[in-house]
Amino acid sequence: MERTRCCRACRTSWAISTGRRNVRGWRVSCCCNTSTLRESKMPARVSCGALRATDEGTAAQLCGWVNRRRDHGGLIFVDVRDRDGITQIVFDPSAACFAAAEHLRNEDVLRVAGAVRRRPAGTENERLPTGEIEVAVDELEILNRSQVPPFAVNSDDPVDENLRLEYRYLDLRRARMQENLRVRHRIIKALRDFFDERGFLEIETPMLMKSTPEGARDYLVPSRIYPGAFYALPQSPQLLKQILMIAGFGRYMQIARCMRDEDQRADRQPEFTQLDVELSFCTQEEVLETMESAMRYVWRRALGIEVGDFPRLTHRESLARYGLDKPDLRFGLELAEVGSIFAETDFGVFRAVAQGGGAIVALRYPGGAALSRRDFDALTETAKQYGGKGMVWIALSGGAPKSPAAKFLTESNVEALRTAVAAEIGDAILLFADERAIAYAVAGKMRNEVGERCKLRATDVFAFAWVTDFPYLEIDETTGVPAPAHHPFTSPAPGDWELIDRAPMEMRAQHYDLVLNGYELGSGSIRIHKPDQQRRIFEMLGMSPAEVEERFGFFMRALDYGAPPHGGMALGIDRIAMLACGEETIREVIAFPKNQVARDVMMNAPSRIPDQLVHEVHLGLLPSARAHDS
RNA sequence: GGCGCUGUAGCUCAGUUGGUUAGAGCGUCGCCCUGUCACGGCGAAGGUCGUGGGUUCGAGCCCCAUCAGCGUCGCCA
Repeated sequence: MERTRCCRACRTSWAISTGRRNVRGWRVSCCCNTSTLRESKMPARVSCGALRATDEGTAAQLCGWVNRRRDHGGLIFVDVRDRDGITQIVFDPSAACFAAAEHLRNEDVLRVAGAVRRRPAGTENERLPTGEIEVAVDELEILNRSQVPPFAVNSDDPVDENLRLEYRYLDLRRARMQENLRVRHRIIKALRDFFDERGFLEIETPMLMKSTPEGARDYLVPSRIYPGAFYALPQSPQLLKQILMIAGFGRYMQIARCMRDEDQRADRQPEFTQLDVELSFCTQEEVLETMESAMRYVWRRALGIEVGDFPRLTHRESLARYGLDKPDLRFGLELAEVGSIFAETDFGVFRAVAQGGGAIVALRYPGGAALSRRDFDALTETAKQYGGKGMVWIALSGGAPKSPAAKFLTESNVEALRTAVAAEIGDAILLFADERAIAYAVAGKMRNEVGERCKLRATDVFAFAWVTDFPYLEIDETTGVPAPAHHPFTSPAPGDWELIDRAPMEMRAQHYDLVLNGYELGSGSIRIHKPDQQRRIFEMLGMSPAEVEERFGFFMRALDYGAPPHGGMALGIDRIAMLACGEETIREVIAFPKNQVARDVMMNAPSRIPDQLVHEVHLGLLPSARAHDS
């Protein structure tokens, strides 16, 4: 019982205060000298979600916020809210505190005591768990007044997000955020329980790390005692968890905070939370089984949902069927390559693409024949935004198909297309012609768009999937140089080492992604544990031995001292919680997120600091930074 | 950084082809009300229409610039 562990007036911990205690060992007062809560007189405090008809006739004390007041002049109802629910309290004109109750306003904080009684027949509120009863107040203490809040706390009506973030303490009082953070708590609790049961150790890794610039941009921390030198905040504990395996811990997990100084997206934050897992002496299969079991456990324990199969797709297969490496498997609508149908047509654009090594990818739009020309134009714009050159549509209504390309399409062309994507009368077929990779990527994103429009993406359906057999290297789009598709500690697939000289682009990685509803929850890999192989990979990536030593010397030495085979995975907790809560952004499942432009609008961070503090860490601001002053 | 959209009352929004005093719902304030639960009734306050410039007899509306926000792409090994 919380009551037995802290001073009820000031909430200090029982262990550190020296207050007087009554015969039952409860604190009556402590060093705060507050005596508003008179232990002897007051009935037991109950939560605002606790009382039921069976409590009729008992005396109760409630503490909470004014959710809403209904003043009938001669009778005042107040809904008192705390974290557990809402209870209606009633002020009768005969009560001594009636006058005070007339001045209660939303978000005032109060403590009341009174008798629990059944509501008169016919006035019960079925929408409230406590709706059968009410508390007839005979003692009211206003613990604090509230200003009029800038938005309604007692509803989840939409409010400008920056306003919500500025007054986050009010926003967090709202039902939606209370529930979301509870779900998040249960998810994290379930994860810790699961991995604990399986013998994993949660080990913390440092926040002040070494910068190893190559992926995302680091957040840097200057040092007062080392002029010109910087720590970096972790982008992930990748190397440290590998070193923990080398250190012999065998099974590690951590709920780890990670920081990346990159531009924001709906499902991204400058700092985010990761479930980090690593195992020694494991196969890829063991990692997949472990993580899959963890997800099943979390969904069962935190959400009460039994999730279905985790289909496995190779990277190649995922691209071919869904256009993306993170397919949304809540719906079908698989893509089809239809280039051969257009190889001999008079439609010049398509024929050129088909004969020039590009791809023409078809997507079914269920019911799409009902769309207007204008709708298709809008869809085409969307496709362009996704990087496509354009989109050709064919509407399969009853008679002749409608399409901007109708005059180039023979009946057998249309029939072949229809069969390829299993379209029916009433559907539309969308076609994307481009360089192979682009055509599939655009079609894949449009597939999600169509799924959204056709309401095939229910937020209470959870379709997990594994994507495996990623290519080891990919061509960097900006430089044109092969680069690791993931991180350079990933092990190539068994047997693919021999390709490293002959055909490096053919190498596959022992890398796997866990996907849920079209979101990448996270990725993992079997790592390289042989130092010579690790050096070989760095060499292939064009890093000189000196460069390897400077960046990863500590890690290479660790590999030299008997590194066990190991592998693992990291999952985005924020995304998991977001999807579990049916939210659109991870900001809805983070108590104090940064906004879209990485600012904390409640604290107003980041902020300028006095020059003296800048100088203390041996830094000065460039003129361009000073120009930002306003 | 590119593109698109949006800035009107505390909140969420409407505002016609450029035309008199800029509106609604919720909230706030006051009065009334003994069974409400989005209580109800009557009344009131509250707006540099993001900012600056321009066109016009006249601008919330049109034009230019700028700031802010949102979305999206780039980026995120």
